[in-house]
Amino acid sequence: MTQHSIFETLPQSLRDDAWQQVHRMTALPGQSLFAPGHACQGLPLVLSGVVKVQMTGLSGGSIVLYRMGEDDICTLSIGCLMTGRGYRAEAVVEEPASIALIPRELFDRLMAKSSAFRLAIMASYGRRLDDLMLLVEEVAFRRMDERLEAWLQARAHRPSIAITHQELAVELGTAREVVSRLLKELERQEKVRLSRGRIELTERLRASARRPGQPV
Amino acid sequence: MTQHSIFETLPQSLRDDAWQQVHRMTALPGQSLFAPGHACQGLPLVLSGVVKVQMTGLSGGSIVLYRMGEDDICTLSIGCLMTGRGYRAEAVVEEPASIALIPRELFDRLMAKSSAFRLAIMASYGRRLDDLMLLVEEVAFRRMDERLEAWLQARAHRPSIAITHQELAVELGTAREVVSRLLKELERQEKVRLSRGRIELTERLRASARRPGQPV
DNA sequence: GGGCCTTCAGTGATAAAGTCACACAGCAGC
DNA sequence: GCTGCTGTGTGACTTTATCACTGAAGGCCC
Repeated sequence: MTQHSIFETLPQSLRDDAWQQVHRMTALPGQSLFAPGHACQGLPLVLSGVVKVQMTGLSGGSIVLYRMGEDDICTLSIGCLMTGRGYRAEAVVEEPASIALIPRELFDRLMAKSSAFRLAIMASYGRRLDDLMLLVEEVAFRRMDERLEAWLQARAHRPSIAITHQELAVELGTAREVVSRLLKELERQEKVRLSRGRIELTERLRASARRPGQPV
Repeated sequence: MTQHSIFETLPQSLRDDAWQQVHRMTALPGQSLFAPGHACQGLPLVLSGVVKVQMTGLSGGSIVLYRMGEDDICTLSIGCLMTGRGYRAEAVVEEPASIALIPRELFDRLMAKSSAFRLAIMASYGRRLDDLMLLVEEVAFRRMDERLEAWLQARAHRPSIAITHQELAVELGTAREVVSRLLKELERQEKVRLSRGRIELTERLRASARRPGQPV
């Protein structure tokens, strides 16, 4: 098993030390890393795979906030660890992930001793902030049909996607019925084909991604 | 002039050193600390006052993302400084502010040498993340009339607020007409009194804050 | 004061999106 | 086959966004 890039930036002594103290684990799709209310154990650092973070509002609606990938540290956990408050959001593994749990003392030590580690942490924070800002803008100002189509196009390299309308509604932060209607419209435009729990993406969808702003 | 709390946590030697290298400035309401596209000079640390951060989307709409107060470091600037990319958002002073501009080298040094400083930075990041997550939830799921009323109630300790409907629309990330209509409705309910550029808050508005969910 | 101009606010019409209620389809288990 | 659960489709209605205007308030100049 190879050591990971963020650890590779550490000087030898620190690296071996760190590598001994982290608790490594693997997680499969669907597994939850933490859920609202949980207390934080250690700082999860994603070594590989994809983990999505979503929250459920007071109102009952849920929305996916961002995804963590390679070299992302769970910035939410840092907050939880420091304030002692529980999580607001939930983290669910999406693609089989390998994760290092960093104990608090080790995190402190790495922050103090390695500027590269600090940089990586700040970079991860920066990405989260960017993600959330873009999300706010998208939710506040962009039309749902555009957002849905963009979401599908971002996954258009695959022939089809296994997802229910309800799950897709959580991705976009809207209601299931809205997704159903918009998908139906996309099907009329022959951009997708629908079946239970699955969406097939057609060439026409991929085409309209390449020339945005073009009428269909 | 008193030194500020975040600096007071530093050991004497670091503190004097740091205090010499920061560039201190004061800014008045309306003044812009940075705007989209600007390159970042140093890291603004708010010593006192209030600075609001808002962004304008591709779509043309604007929305207030969060506010910085005492001891908040501009987390956006950290990102800009590291990536070299320009700002996405704009920072506007709201209440007369005193600000320390921390040069990059000093920031690095403080992060390396003071765990208290690190903690303060992480705390600031944590607040931003929390703010943005709550905002996403609010924008995605809460009704505009509730949000408007909540915004007004958060300022209900004052007898009136000097703000135009357009500015209030940016606060909430909606259109001016929507704000006008909702305010008119609140006026019918005698929760506010409207005049050009000013909103008077009545006792009834304050009252409905104390017993939420109560019919009016 | 009276006119002129700029900025703010109000409003109707229409389209998009969210909400509620319910029918029905696909599939697994028996 | 029947039963039950989950996922999907749809109508009716409310709320919000968008577009296109009109009119009102206040500052400024003469």
